[in-house]
Amino acid sequence: MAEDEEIYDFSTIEKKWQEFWERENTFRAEDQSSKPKYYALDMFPYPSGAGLHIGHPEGYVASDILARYKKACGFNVLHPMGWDAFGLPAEQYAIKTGTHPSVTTQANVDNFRRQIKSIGFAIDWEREINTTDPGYYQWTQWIFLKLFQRGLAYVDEKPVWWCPNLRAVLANEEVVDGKSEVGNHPVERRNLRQVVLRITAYAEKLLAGLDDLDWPDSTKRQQKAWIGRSEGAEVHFEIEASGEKLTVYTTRPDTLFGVTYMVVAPEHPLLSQLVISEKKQEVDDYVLASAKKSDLDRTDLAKEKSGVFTGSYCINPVNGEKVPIWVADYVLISYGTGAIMAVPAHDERDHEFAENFGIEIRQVIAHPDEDKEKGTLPYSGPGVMVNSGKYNGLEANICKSKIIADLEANGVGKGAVNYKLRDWIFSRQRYWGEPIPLVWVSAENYQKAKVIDGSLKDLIPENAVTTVQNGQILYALPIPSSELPLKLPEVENYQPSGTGESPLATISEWLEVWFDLETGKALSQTEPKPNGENWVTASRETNTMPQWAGSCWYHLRYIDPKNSEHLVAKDKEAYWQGPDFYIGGAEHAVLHLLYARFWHRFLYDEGVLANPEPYKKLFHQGLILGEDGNKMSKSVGNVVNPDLVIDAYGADSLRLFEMFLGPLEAVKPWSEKGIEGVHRFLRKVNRECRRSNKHLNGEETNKETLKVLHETILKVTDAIEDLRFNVAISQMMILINHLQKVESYSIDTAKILLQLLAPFAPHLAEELWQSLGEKPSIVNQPWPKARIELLVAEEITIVFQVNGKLRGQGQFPKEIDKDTVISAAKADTKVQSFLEGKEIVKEIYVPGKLVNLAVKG
RNA sequence: GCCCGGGUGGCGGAAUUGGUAGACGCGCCAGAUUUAGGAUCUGGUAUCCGUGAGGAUGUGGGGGUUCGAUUCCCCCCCCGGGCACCA
Repeated sequence: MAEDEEIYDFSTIEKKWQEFWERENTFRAEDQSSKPKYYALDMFPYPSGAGLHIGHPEGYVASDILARYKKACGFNVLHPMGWDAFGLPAEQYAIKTGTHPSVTTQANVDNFRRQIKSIGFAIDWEREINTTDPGYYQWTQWIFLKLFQRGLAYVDEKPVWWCPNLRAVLANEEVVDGKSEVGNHPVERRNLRQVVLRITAYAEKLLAGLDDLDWPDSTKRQQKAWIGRSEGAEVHFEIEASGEKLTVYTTRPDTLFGVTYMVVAPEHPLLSQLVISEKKQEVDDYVLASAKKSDLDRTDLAKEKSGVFTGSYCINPVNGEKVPIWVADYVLISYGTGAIMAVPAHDERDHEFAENFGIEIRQVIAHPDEDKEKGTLPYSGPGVMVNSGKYNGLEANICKSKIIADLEANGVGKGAVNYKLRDWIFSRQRYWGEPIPLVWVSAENYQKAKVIDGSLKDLIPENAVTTVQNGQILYALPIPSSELPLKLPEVENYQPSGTGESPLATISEWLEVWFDLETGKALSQTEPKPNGENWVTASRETNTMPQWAGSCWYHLRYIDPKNSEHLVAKDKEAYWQGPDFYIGGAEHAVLHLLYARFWHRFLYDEGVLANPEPYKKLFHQGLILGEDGNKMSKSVGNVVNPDLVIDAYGADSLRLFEMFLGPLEAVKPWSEKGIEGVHRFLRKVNRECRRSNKHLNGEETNKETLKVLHETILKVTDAIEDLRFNVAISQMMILINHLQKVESYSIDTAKILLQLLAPFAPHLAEELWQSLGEKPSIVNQPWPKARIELLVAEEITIVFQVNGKLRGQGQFPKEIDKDTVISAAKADTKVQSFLEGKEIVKEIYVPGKLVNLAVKG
């Protein structure tokens, strides 16, 4: 036997077929096709300097298997790849070395592309996108302009992390335990001017849209919790001294009679007028102290509740009682109205506070269990109302709506809905991000812009977006889409400006412009002012967009990546719609997936898109841990480099093993020995397919082989559909083990095995397919169909149980009747030994499976 | 604290409209082949008792439903994830 033929030379094979696919454009997705479409999408990577991590391919392989399988099933498949390439690391590297982030990014992208290509994915590389490409981010900016036009973007002072030592704004993830990640310096909260997107306007739609999505339940639940819808009422309490209204939000209007004090947040606008002069010093000290507290301190539940009485009272609208008003930092200014009515008997937090300060605790909901009534406060469950005037005796839950109606009738409140969701801080004080296409002008010029006919006029939102700078109110004007992309200027220094502004603020020739109120054209003020009265002075917005921006809509750009006229052409969008499958890490359960839904829904509402939801079916692959069971990390030294794995075992082995590790969604450790196992399997396939002396022409004749083969077709097909790739692989192993044992088998059998294997180990499958005399590419062959009728054996095994325990078994023809089987079971010598001296009380027969004799005595 | 997900051999994991627990792979043991190693092949491998045939136990722990439970119900323990004063 020619030993050489059996060698599995994966390096040569993989190179050969990767070149073939590229040359033949095997995986080009057709925009005009009569075939049904299938769009498999991976969360695109941030191309880091560290290169591809072993965790990246896990999801990519999964989507690739689906893509190749669907292609075999006759679909026109789109499986694209691109780069989420704006972001901090490239900028930090630039600060350190002076290398322009675009240079770093390009090098990283090249490396990522090389690595991803080496794994042999069925990717249409003609559709590659890059969020830092002006041809791409021009559309990111275009979407922003739409949001701005519709009043969904505004500017506000918002607290951010500020590091005085670094003189820089830090992102949440750059702050570890109240210190800067770089240099370990103390950080503080500081208010900075931010561009904010009004995602809260979409809270209801984002919540309702979840119902129709085929997403992991846990992810839907997380989004639901994040949006945090609650129903209740706003109630107005009249302030005794001034007659003004203090409005609170409550989900428990049924406990209004149990209110014994009120609390306003330290930042509440009415606080200063509530404080009586004797209390002023104490309250001022308290407000100052809580302002200094970090978020962490303020949300520490273990902390004792603190607060100060303001000296003022208000009137409970349901019973006219005088209620003291306190200030306490356990009430948040950012939720509801920033003020609460406190019901210590039925709210844990209020109860704790009331006990601290000796405030009355008045029960108004009876505990349903009479005996437990004492000592079980606070009680927040359902019950009958007590101490509540005319509502006494009513079921509290049912009474809520009645009370709300009464409040409304009396003009002292109304039903209200609240969300935990906050507006989205959309600006970063950074260089390496999409410039925000706005300029700032004076009030006078703004008024002019609103009346001048031109491309600008219609893009201006109904309500002006303003900011205060050096005591002057400035107005935001959009840079119209005709002037996009607004490119990042070159900068000499990537250091933050030191004032908390972006490095862009330091480039005055970019910052200060002549701006044409008619056309939206801008020209640096280093140039002479153009003629025409519509040219005014303006300064550019210096903030850039967050990394989320580019990833909010990239799934659309793959459909039409080179379109310079539109974000995506209507006909292409109509054909491709959106991804049929989207895979990525669960860490994006909320932010990316919520932001992307927001933008997509907005574009749908604007008539740009035909569908409201971007990702119909979503899946999260699980984490791959190091061999030691810990998270892979450089410092632990347990990182597996995919390049080295491919060198040693080949891309096919890597692909196969990532899928064989365990369930796709599970967290599972890597294993060097394990990859040897699947590599061995591929070698077996290679060897069997090259043993021509075992191959027979014509159809498979061995019944046993035929049965295993069709069982394998069935199981592999079902397993792929269910994303249970580990099961599919083990079934193929069963088949090859069988083929190895039989003397000979039909060459067709080998070919079918290769077709089943092709989505998992495409290079080897192509090579062997060709060596068996077929024409490439195997990906264009129709998927094999299982013949179910072959799976039913003529003889079936039926097991005998006594009291549910296995005691024997027998072979029967498949059309056997119950009585025959039961008598056979009773006649079995082993079964008999367990029946001896006992009485059979029940005989159970599960057709074709088992007999169970229940005995007594 | 609250809300999820999970706990099956030495290891990764199969098996659920309730019906032979441990497929497949790894590791390990024995054997074949080989000058040797590697590679490959064959057989074995949950635990305990037993020379053996065989028996008992066994899917985190306890209880329940059932002829029969990894699967359904109740309580508890452990691990992982998310949220965290949201009124």
